[in-house]
Amino acid sequence: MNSGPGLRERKKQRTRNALLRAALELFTTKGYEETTVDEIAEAVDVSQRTFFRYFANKQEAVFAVQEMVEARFVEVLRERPAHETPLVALREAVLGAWEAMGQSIEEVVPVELHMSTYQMIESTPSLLAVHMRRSIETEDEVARVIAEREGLDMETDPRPRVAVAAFSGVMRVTGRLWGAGEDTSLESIRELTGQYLDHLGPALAQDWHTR
Amino acid sequence: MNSGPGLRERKKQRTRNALLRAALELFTTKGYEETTVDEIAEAVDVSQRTFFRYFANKQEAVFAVQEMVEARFVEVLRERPAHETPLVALREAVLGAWEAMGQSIEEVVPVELHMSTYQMIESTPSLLAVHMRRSIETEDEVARVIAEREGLDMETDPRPRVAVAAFSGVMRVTGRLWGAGEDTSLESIRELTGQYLDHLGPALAQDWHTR
DNA sequence: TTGTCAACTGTCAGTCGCTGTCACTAATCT
DNA sequence: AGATTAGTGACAGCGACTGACAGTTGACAA
Repeated sequence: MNSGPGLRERKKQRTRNALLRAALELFTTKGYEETTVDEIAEAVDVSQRTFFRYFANKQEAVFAVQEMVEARFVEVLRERPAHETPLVALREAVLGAWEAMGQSIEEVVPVELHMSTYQMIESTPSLLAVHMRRSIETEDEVARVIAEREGLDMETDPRPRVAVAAFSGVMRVTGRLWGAGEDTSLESIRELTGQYLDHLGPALAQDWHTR
Repeated sequence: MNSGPGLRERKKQRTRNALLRAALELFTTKGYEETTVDEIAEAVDVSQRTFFRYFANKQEAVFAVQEMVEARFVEVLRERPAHETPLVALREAVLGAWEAMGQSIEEVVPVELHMSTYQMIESTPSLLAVHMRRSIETEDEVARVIAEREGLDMETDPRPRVAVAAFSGVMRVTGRLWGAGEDTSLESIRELTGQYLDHLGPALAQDWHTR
């Protein structure tokens, strides 16, 4: 008889969002390593223990939003028309995911804050490390989607993995260069991505089924 | 009048090697997270503080040998004949570096232990993360070497970075698959690498200067 | 040989990330 | 309303890591 989630659920969501936002705010202003979990908890006025009930560790807070974006990317990729070559589909999916991000993320955290977070990740060694690991975990899933699209068996045919690995490599380079640059706009990273992928395209875009 | 390094230097080297070996031995047998720095120090009979004077952190001990291999890889790459295409040079350099490894590593740590370490890295999330980060740091240096070989300016021409990124992506996939497999031999990883790179080869091997 | 200096080390105290436990409160179910 | 269960705070404890200080020991000159 109740519309939507109950009071308890809403309260939980509010606490989580408050923690997330406070964490990102602190991380991006005074630095990740320099921010203690105690400070985050204090900013939201909960105990340190509560923070760890919402996030398994300090890092998890950093990547909570990225998580959403990645999930969205895979989702968009699955929806790409079957006639597109793997690389084209991948390319359009990334650009599409960033497009959609603007709308869906804002509810949790300002996009501006998310972009700052991304740059912080790129410039914080320990976070960059986790970012990389997360990437390869996604990579496997993406390779599976590609293999499916092309009707190939991923276990016997290395091409899906190889192509996705190459694609991901390029994605990381662009992310890194963007993070090191000045222009923090969403537009600039989309442009850079497109440009870099275009260089890989001619090399990998030929149809796998004609040879 | 004295041949070689002094007593102090030798003693230092011995302590470091002992720590390194004890650490890897413990890591690979009882697991990385399950091994405390205290245990490592105790195994070598020094204080915990001394361990941290040789290694900035627990992870650094894990990657000490990898560091040598990577340095060797870059070295071999620089020596590859100029007429080879970038991808061929990269390919031969990896295989060559592993070849040379057998000889140069044994002085510090048994090769067998090093291979186990590699597999442990692949199966330990926090270590895999660091491994990834280290990879991209090497990537930049490798891209520089490639750009130099081809007489290109890395700042204006994205191709060196893109090619190296794609190459590195494939390298990581092979390393991951090898780590997950059964065959722990040096030979098996070399074979897997060659095989996987062959799939990227046809796509990226064309000479950059003819078009 | 001896004394001085600098490098290397051990000890101790302390911070921070993270986990387990337990008791208490408040939302949900019956 | 009473029982159940989720969410929380307080506290204790572990392990990685750091800073400060003092003791020891090679290196090197007098």
